[in-house]
Amino acid sequence: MNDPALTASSHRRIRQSNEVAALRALHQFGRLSRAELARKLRLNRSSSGHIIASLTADGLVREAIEDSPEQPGYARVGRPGIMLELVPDAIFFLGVEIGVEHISTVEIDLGTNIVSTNVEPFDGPSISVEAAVDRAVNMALQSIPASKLERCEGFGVSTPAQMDKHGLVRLAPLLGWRNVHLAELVRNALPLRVPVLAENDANAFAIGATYGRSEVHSGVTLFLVMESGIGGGIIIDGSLFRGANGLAGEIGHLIISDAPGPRRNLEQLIGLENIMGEYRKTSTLDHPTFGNFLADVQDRLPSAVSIAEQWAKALAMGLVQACRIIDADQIVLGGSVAALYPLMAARVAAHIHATQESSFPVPSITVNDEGTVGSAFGAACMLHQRYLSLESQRFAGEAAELEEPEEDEG
Amino acid sequence: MNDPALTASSHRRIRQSNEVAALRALHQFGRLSRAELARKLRLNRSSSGHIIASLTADGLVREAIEDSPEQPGYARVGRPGIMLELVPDAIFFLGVEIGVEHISTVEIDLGTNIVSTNVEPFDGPSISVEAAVDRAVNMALQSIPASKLERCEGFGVSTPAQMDKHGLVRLAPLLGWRNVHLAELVRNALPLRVPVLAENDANAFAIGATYGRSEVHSGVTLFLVMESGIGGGIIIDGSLFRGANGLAGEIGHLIISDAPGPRRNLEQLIGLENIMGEYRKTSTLDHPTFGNFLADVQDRLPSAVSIAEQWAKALAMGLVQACRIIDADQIVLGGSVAALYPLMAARVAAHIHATQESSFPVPSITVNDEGTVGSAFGAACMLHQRYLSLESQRFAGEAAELEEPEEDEG
DNA sequence: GGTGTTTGTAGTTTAATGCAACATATTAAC
DNA sequence: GTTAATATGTTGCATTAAACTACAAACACC
Repeated sequence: MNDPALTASSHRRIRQSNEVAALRALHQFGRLSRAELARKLRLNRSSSGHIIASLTADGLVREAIEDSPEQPGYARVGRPGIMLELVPDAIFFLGVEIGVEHISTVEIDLGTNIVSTNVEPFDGPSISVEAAVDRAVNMALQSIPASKLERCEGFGVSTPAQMDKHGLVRLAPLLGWRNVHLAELVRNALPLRVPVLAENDANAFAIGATYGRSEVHSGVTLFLVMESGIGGGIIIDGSLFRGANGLAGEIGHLIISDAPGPRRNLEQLIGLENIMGEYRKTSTLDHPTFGNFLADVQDRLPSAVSIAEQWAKALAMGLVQACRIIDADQIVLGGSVAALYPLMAARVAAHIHATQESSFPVPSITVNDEGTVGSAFGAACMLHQRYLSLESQRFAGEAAELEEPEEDEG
Repeated sequence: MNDPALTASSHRRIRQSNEVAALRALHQFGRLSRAELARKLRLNRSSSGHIIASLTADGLVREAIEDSPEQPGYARVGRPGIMLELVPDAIFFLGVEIGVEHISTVEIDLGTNIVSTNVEPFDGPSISVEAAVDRAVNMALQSIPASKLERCEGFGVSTPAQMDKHGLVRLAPLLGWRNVHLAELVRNALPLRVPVLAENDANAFAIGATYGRSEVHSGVTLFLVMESGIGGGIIIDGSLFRGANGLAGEIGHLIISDAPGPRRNLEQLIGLENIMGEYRKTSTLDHPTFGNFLADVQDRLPSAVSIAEQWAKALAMGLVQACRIIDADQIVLGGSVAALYPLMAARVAAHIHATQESSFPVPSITVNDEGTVGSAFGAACMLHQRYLSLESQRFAGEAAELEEPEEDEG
């Protein structure tokens, strides 16, 4: 009932908030001295020292061994600071992606470095939620020695589903799930008591691709994951915009009716299925792959180029429509189909210019080539992000006493 | 260069933040006792007392005279609290809308009550920016006695233009402006040194329509202002989402190509011009008005109903497309054309259901009927909002010493 | 080697919240 | 009508964490 924005700060909260800010700064900038940290946080040098002392005592921060390659450029005058860094293996986070055809798991450390990954084929539609969760949890934990387990500080799940922010899945058409509390199931399946979050796979992908970059892009980034389906995620000023039902950015269902034929949505126009369907009609190969198609486009084979041209046009149309609503200044393409974009960038740009009114700014478009674990990595990052925030369970002692009953007055 | 999110809290900041939180709580809930406030802010009763004491000393808060109509419902036991309230006329804010055909001004007080308004016809396209600003400033100030002037704490401007968050106008096609620093011009034209903000008119309208409601809607609201042009604003969890260039929600430029004929955008399909253009073709009147059209629709005159039907279809299409991207759960229609919606609500709903896949949630649609000063009111609210925040100039003593030069390390 | 500059630390001060106790105002109960 | 119960507002004191001041240490430059 209380607005979180209204909550006041007590003394402990200040310290917590400052410790969190220090951890975030160290994560973002890599290495900082106490004095540099103090400047970034607008704190007094001595306060910075105190905060670092308590973080060091907790084992989260340490003084870096002096192997830093003597940062080039201008020489600094005065006593050099002692560089501080996060202790990467102080804690770790796990992320899993329960996909339609595979399950991926990722372990990341406090520095959001990928420690290990694991991908296994999986037949999503034929397996129950409970079994899928069991499988995913086991995969994620199998390589972790028991002694290390207690240093786990969070478990994230991503899956192609509409879900609310509490991890309650409304619908997962590709997996046949409906109204299952995924986060709850994972919590129960885990042999540990750690924070658990669940998120749509495209949203998780978007988080993973933007999280931990030293420059937080302050603007609007539209993230597109193009495989058979077209997923999308929106990042505003560095943090995920879920929308009212976690469906924000689901651009695949935009209706693009400029195309000839019956009304089709963007997914049906630029997804892998459509490309390969068209390509099979013209290819001379028995079992043409997307790689063959790319090669043909590169070789300027007219039939392939024509398919690619239709793709570029539909993509441009979709992006323009999306930008009219969210006014993105940055678009990042991911997924296997994104490999087509570099070949067609000029055509896409031409279609964008032709489609939208000239007074509108044109967003930058880039291709992101994470591996197949991007979504699982993003799920793990969500928990890293949470750990480096005031909702962190480091401060559970305070947070636990929330939710006391309270009467409202008319 | 510093992330604001990273900035640490010092002692003064705590008090500031708590005073701000107290003011916001009083604004949101109207009247609270010290003890109620303490609960809302999760503070100790005594701390709440201290904060109120200092706000009272500043003249911003007072104990309410006991004319409260004895709140009904359950009787409370124990000593009743002394109700506190904002002092409405402690300070005031001004908002102006520089429109294409009129200039509106609004004065609001600390309780966001409208104290006075003023609307004058205006021929935007034929007047220079400087002259328009002068005119607007003079209109806003004319009714304010000099003695009261120093209690002004902010001046907001709204205008149909693309502008960044600093009030730099990129383009205002309807007014013929390009690359003018509107906020700067207003600052210079004002005889006072007060915070000045400029915002797109649709965005300002959206702020005005949602600000100060006691229940902050935590979700996504899409706001449509339908006149000749179609403006739009998006409110996320109670605060405006501008997009990268302040163009978020400019849904009027969505391309709706399902409609017969050449490719047209939403504005051309559901704007006043199109409706009246079509209506004139069929109406028997010499100078038919929009009111005539509404009456004809209400009377089920086939020619008018057919126009309205096309309108409903295009509107539904636009809303569905927008919701695929921002996942709004609430849509608010404003502007004169919104009066058509109640007559066509069922048709719009039918088209929405026909257009979008059944698995997607359907947003609620409501009509907002603010007067013509909605946008100017919103501009004033922006400054009220700013005053009740940590960026407030009440704390300028601290904020002034920001922006010291700082070197980055590679 | 001296000077100047920046860093890290220790001791002291300041400010704001938390806590506990108490007077006060009202309802409920006898 | 008196007493008990309950919640409010206030007061003095304790606690906490950051700011401030001063100083020794480490390095660059002359």
